[in-house]
Amino acid sequence: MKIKNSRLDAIRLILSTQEIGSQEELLNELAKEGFTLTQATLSRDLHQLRVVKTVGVQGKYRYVLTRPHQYRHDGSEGEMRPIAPAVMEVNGFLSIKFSGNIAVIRTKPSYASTLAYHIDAYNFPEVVGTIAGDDTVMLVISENATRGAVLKALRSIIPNL
Amino acid sequence: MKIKNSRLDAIRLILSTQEIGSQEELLNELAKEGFTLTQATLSRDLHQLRVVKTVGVQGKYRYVLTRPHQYRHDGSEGEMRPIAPAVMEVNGFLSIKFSGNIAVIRTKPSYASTLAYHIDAYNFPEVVGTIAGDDTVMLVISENATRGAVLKALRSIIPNL
DNA sequence: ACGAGTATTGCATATTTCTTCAATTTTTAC
DNA sequence: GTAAAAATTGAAGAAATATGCAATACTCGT
Repeated sequence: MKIKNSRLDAIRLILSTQEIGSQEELLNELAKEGFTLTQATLSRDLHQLRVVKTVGVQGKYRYVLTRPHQYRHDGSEGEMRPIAPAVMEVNGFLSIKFSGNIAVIRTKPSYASTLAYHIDAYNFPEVVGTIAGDDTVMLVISENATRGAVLKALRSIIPNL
Repeated sequence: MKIKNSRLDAIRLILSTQEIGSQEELLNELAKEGFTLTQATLSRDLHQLRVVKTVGVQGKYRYVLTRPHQYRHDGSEGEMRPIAPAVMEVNGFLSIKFSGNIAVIRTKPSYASTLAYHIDAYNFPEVVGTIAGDDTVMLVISENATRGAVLKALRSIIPNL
């Protein structure tokens, strides 16, 4: 199903870049992109993508992507990369600081999970894992990686870094 | 409000130990604990706790806590912790990796907060604290603890480790 | 190309969740 | 202690989301 897959991609993209608070709202955005579907189908799409409705800082609801299933993560055996994410720039980035083997990335409110999603999806060997709050991503650096290497990796998805 | 706070604690505990798929189900569990409230109030409680409804591995819906509780965790005195949950095995564990003084634990989707909750509840001296995302727990190791000690401690609640 | 099996979808509706409003209850400031 | 302000709650209904079913579209093997 070509249409469905590109629609799911469109959903991911929209949720990564906009604050969507209801399925109807998302439906409108999808319509702008040329996708015609009903709320029923969208509900099923979101279920399949494991999208969740969270509560933002000001109490607003927002749909956000959860993470892709992580098959592996440290270059050891049995490679099996998750879906190659579309090359895209992640916005919402504010700053990055290091402490020990941890990088703390600040984002605009509610953008953290989106950024973490993209970092995870790329499966950088420099990154052991990430955790996202609302506006902060904590990233654990691999023991054999330098901060410079981490920055270099992140630059491929964060434009203004 | 004493009642409300203990009710929120009860909600946290229930969501950390059971797979709850709807507010009505949670309402029943709360009733067993002696809390009488309506679904309307529960909806507001969940909003306040920023609980989210996720999609579990088999496609089941499940309410999960978004952030681990900020009960304190450094062994010092005088702070109330949640009731230590009955000794139980936590499932959903996938892998654990270390980097510096951090352990990154991967879980099945949506199991991270549950696992973090239990780790917190046990108050292991080897663990300074945890934060949890959807499928990842980051655990900060005490300065005087070894990785082996952490593993040993975790083995008491994670069966297949 | 054909048919069986599978997947996708819309419609209509069921189910679930959220919110408004008014009525308490609790807290705060004197 | 008392009055005003704030918080909590339930009832009811609005809003949002999920799903059974039937129709249609696609896939795969032959």
